[in-house]
Amino acid sequence: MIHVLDTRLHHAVLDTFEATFGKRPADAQIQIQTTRAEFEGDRTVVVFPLAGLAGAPPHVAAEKLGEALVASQDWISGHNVVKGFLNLTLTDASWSEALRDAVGTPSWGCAPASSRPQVMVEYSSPNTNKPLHLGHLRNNFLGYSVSKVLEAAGHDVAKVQIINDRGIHICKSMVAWQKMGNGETPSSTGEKGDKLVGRYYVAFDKAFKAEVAEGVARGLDPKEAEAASPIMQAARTMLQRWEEGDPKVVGLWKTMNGWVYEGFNATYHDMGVTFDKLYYESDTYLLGKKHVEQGLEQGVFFQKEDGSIWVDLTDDGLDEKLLLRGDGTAVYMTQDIGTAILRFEDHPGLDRQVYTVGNEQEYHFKVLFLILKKLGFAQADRNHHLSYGMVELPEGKMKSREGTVVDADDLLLEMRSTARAISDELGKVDDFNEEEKALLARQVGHGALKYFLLKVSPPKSMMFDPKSSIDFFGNTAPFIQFNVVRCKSILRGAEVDPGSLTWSLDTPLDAAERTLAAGVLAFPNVVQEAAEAYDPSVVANHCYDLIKAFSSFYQDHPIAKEENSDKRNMRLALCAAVSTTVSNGMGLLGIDMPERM
RNA sequence: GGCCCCGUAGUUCAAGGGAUAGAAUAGGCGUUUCCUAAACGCUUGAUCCAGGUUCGAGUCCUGGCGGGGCUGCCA
Repeated sequence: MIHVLDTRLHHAVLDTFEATFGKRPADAQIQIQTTRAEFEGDRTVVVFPLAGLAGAPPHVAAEKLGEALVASQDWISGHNVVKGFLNLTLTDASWSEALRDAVGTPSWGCAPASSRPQVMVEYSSPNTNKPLHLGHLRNNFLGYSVSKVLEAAGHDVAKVQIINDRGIHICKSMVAWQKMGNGETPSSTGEKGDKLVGRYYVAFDKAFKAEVAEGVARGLDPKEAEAASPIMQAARTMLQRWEEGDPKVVGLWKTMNGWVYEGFNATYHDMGVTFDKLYYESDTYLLGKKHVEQGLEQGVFFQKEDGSIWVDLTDDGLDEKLLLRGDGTAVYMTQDIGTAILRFEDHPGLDRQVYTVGNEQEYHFKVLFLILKKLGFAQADRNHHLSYGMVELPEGKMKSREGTVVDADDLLLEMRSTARAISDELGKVDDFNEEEKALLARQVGHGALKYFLLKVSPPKSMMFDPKSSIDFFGNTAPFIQFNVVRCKSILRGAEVDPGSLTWSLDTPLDAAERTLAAGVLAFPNVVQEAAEAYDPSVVANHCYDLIKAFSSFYQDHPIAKEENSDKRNMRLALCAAVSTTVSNGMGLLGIDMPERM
């Protein structure tokens, strides 16, 4: 854990080392860390890497360096050496000063807006045939949170989504609806549009499988049977008609897409995620086609006898990849090429793009980025695939056929209902009106879910156990929210304005107080680190550690009983700083903090 | 087969190449009883295996083993 005082310490070590040993270490050789609780001191300099340069054994060099630091820096009050570790104690005043600065900064941890280049973050981008499920929740929360983290790190962020509104998959549900729909609409059935269309996609799949099975029974091999399936042929024909602009097909397409996105938007609203701009695949696939055709002319790609266009990536250790079908229609990759290029054209100042997409598509993005490079696209290496692992259930992977898919709407509802039930049972907010109670249930229930999905580092696949994830104790958002509420309540009770608290800078801070201060002071670095790694879990775990430290601190440091006003004010400032830091951190995860609960 | 990701307490997750691998939860023992979405103290318990690099490896390298993913004219 690095914090703001470390920058100062870093330079002091560099200069003092040079003055003492006559050589200047490289920045990377200076390692500073939090002193372990069992040793005396606040910050520890790891001297092993410096021993060679000092020409002395680590413990000797550490001792000399420690003496020199204490002598030359009035804010370092003491030192001790254990093996090659130099433990330093900082003065009370240095802690108090840093704490005072933190308390006076409501946006603590957030860098000035737009102090760094613009970044585009894509997330969500679901398949329109399937209602959103648990996996999409991880995607949306992750993408949204990474956007917030990048913003806090000073970047100008554009949150975008690609709407997959064309392609064979759309035609499948359209065909099924035409054949079996009897004119059903979301308003006639009362069903959410995405759920209705999803149902017809399933119906298509069922009919298709039945036709294939029938074909196989007639003696065809499976591939032939698939190609011969009438319903699949109908879907292909429809895709061609769509690309030709057939008004009837386009009309149906607009209607059904409208249903889906009405449904999705309701879920996005419920999740609390937003987008700054939407890109439509139907707008970008033609641009993609153009670039593929240009690539073919330039000899970057090649064409097979059936007219299909491919890229050969065998020299890069990958395969041949299809870019355009034999019948001239576009595939997923075609539109992704167009979309990537369009986005950089749209945003002249754009430094890079981040794609939040599951790790099952790592190959796809590797190929995409390589193709962009081969096309000579200037920003080809300014793309990042933010890959994340699957969410698994105790029974294994979610499988729609086995009915083990956890629906996003259902889960969100269940989370708020559970939070509401607990809240009602406790009766602590009986004075809330219905609207306030519903808001609290949402903040707590949805917060629990967001935190659960974001506290795990993205590359890892994670286990979602519906029973234990509803748990509101331990490393959970409700625990954090609750303790921040306590902080706020303490400050309310003390009737002070945190920003105007003053105390003598020499007021001593004990070990527990220094730990809390260090957690607060480290927060800006934590945000930077999270931004560089595209990893909100860094923020989540830091917030938990800090609030937990506060929780046990308050257990035996009840502020109200403190008589000395310097000490009391310092502790109130600490309380305010913790509250602000953790609230800001949770905000970066898209989690709201209630005032009371 | 090839390529990618992951292997840490019973379980779910931590640990910028640094000291005795941390939490939570479950279990065990004890205290307390609504101050706060009950509390506190103590306790049991883990780096998949084998080499290598390093003053120092859960972390980096090589090889195994195990789990997952990708390798579609699906997205």
